[in-house]
Amino acid sequence: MAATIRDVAKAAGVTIGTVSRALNNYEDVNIHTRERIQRVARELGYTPNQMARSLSSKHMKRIALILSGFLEDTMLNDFETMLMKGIYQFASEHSIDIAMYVINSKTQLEKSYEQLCYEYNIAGAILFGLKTTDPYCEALPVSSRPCVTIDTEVRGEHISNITLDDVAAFDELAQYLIDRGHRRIVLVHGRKDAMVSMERLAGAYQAFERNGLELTHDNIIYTNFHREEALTGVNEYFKAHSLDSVTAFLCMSDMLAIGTIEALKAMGRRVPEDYSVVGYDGLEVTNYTDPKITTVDQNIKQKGYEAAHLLYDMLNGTRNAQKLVLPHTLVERGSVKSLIRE
Amino acid sequence: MAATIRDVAKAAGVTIGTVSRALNNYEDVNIHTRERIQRVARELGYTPNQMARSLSSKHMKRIALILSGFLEDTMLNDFETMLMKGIYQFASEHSIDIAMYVINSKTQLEKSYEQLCYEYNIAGAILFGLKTTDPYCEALPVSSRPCVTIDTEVRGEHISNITLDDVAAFDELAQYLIDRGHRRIVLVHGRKDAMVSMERLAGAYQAFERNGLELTHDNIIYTNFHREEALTGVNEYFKAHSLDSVTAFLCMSDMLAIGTIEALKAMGRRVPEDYSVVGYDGLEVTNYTDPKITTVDQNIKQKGYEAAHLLYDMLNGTRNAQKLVLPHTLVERGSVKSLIRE
DNA sequence: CTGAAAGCGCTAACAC
DNA sequence: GTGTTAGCGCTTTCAG
Repeated sequence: MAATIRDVAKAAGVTIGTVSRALNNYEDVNIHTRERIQRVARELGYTPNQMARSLSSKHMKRIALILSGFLEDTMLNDFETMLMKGIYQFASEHSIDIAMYVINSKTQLEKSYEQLCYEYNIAGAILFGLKTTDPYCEALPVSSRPCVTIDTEVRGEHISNITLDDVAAFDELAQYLIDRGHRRIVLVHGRKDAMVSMERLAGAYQAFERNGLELTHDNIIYTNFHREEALTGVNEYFKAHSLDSVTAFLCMSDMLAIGTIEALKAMGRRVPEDYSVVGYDGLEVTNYTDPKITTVDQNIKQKGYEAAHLLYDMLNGTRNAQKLVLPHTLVERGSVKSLIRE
Repeated sequence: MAATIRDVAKAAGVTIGTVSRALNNYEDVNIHTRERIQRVARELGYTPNQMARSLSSKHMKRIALILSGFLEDTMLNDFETMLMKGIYQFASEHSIDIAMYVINSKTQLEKSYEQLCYEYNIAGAILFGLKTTDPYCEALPVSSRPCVTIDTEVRGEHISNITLDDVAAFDELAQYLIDRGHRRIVLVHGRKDAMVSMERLAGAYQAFERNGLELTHDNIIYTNFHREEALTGVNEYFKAHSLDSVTAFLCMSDMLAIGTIEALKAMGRRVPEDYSVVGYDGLEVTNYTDPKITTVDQNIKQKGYEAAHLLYDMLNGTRNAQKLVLPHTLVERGSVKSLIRE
């Protein structure tokens, strides 16, 4: 049986109160006593029981990572993992631990946000995967606990949002194609009701308009972000359009780019020689495809890191709730051909 | 503030002891009292505080997923995610929650396994990513807490291991190539001190020997499982060997297969027309490469699911510690060409 | 069947 | 500075 605070107290010849204060670096402990206690604690291999700690203390509560839809979507494995790596990177650097909870739209109905937090003594949470229609989106602003949402915009006094400037990033991506002489561009669209889709669409519109190009239903392939849909979508598209009606595919995600390339190859066309394709997300997998895909890197790991950082600061009162827009990076790889003579 | 057991007790006109018993489905509670308590609890939106619970109870302790090296390796994102999905799938189906802890070889030195478990009231753990040289490998057999290790063999009374029959699987993979007429095969080897490498090597030996083929340093490319090493390794290989000294590359992992294919393509060779390549792991990414890679699917998600299942049963006393060998699946895709005339 | 009461291991007031 | 003590919210004897 591991040592308790009582064991340490006995061995150090003090009471548990003193041990607690010494180990928590309270000022009002004699320097010698403190050192003795710390030595004894080390010798006994004592580490405070975190359950007891967060039970008794008011402000030693925990940080949670709440993942919604983790079990549902089978596509973006990279995404959550990179996010976690960023978060746990921060946690590891600051010796804090982060409790992870997997929920979905259904369980949100069964257990309220407040209940969840209460149940696990959660002081603040990082939330990812929240749909704008999810119950927790309404619960967050009402709660007094600070939180950080990633890629979901929720407003509230104690709520921070970490996002990308999706509009600007997608605009940039479209402009990248246009700059390389592409004027017949097909947009491979993601889930219509997703906010990210809306924003990326807006970015595309912006870029198209600025360059005198048109974006109509005729040059949009609609999907729900699934690779297979891009695949069939491209095939459908070419049933209705000639081969030279398009020179580039502007995809709202990397998986869609992968599906698009797959379809083009299956048709016997080459990328980027015959058609250019760009993705969006910066998934690691875009490095392993052929060709490697030009994409917008969302710096997902950094997103996680910053989310943890921000929440940490909010809980410590050193930073206010804020909307943090992280930089994106256009990563040039091999999936785009310039149509402009050098 | 959320409701406590006291609120429920007051509202139901009983004492907290009775509430506790009722809500935990003890037999010795009057059916009417029980129902009243349950109704009141529901009305109040009461959920027991898990911290308090695991503090006070002797057997309501928690299940942990302990991931070692999560922050270190940047390559196998898929792996941990699929594993987690399997584990959380089981957890979700059985309404248990699983605490995740990220450690590494260094932190194992700082905090013993027992300490970790004590600190977080962990009754049993699933451990993944453990190196055979890691401190926790020695701590596990000494501990009285049941645990399940994944892909690391540790013996002990309360220890279950979940593995693949790596030897047989790799043998099968090698035989697959041989069956298709390949006799000049280069093995792309993983980290020498990893147990999985040893086993896969043994599998390759078996198959080679059975078929009168030789496996020597001359036809092995050594790596540490990094994609780039396969890439340079293949280039090195062809500096010392002729182009037709080999027809197939037998890789110990999918990432190595990806690196191998990349190198071959860079040389202007085609896969599978000029060279066949097989991988191992069954990562999702092998579906998105060109060609799609023939590989051995480890059914990682299932591994996670079974690990959680097994630990759950061990904790409930319904299953003993055991060595569970999960089935693997050879997934035929497009990276192998048969040299045998139909 | 239910109530009363003793803890689980810790923090935080409040004495001294 | 340090000891004492009252909880945190719950489970679990032990009476009755």
